[in-house]
Amino acid sequence: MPELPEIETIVRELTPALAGRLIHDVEFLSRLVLLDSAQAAIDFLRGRRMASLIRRGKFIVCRLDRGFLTFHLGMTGKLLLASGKGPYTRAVFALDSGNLRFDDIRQFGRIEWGECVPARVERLGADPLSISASEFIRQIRRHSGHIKPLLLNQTFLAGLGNIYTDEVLHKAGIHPRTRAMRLGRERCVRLHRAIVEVLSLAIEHRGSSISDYVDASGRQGSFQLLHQVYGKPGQPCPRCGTPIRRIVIAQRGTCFCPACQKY
DNA sequence: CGAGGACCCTGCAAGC
DNA sequence: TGCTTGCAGGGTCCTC
Repeated sequence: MPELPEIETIVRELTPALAGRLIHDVEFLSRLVLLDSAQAAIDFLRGRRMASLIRRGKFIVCRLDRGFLTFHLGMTGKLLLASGKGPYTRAVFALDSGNLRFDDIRQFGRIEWGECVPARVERLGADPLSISASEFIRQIRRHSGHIKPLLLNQTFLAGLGNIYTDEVLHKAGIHPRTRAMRLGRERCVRLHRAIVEVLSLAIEHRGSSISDYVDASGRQGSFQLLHQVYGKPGQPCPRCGTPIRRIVIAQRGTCFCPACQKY
């Protein structure tokens, strides 16, 4: 499931390969990958040049010579610098040099295009690696709900998904069902630091390859080897040895240590 | 307006 | 062995 570190890895790798490339042609192999008609997308994209690539939360935004092309990988999406087609290829971009392929098994991924950046990208909250500790604390205290769903809320903070939220809360020693408002200043600071540390380390390891994540060259990340709680129910907590528990919060499987993560 | 639940999608694992 | 069921979870949308 690509989250911020995986998307960052992909963007860093795609940038030198795609900057300046001309889109000769586009083919869409699934209607689900687009929000509207394929023909309109093809007419818009054909002949445009890719200028630059940035990550916004879990979105990949490509600035064109005019307009924008935006990718969201959903759960199983992949952007590959590869030619040919696989059984789950949903779109192929033929460039003046090479191909860009969008593969997606479960089809939660989307490709958007237009003169402007999509509205749902504009609505995203702050980037977890850029927000200051003081601003983070100010924002946290405005919410009465549980901390885990808040961290997953992309209009609050853009980029954390289920894996990194569990890892971050474990590192900060915070129970996922703690009420955001009830976190004291010191624990908010610890949470902010845990977010920066976990995400930075994950980026260094080129992301986590859970299920089938690979980068734009088809290579796996290695951060899954450093996971402390995610996907490890029943195993001993690396910090205190207590068995990791799994509960469901906001429809998401949640792994945490019942001993060292406190309310 | 914020919080929480249903839903979309498909491969895979578990259970009968 | 072979079928059915449920789970995984990104995001959106709806209701309370």
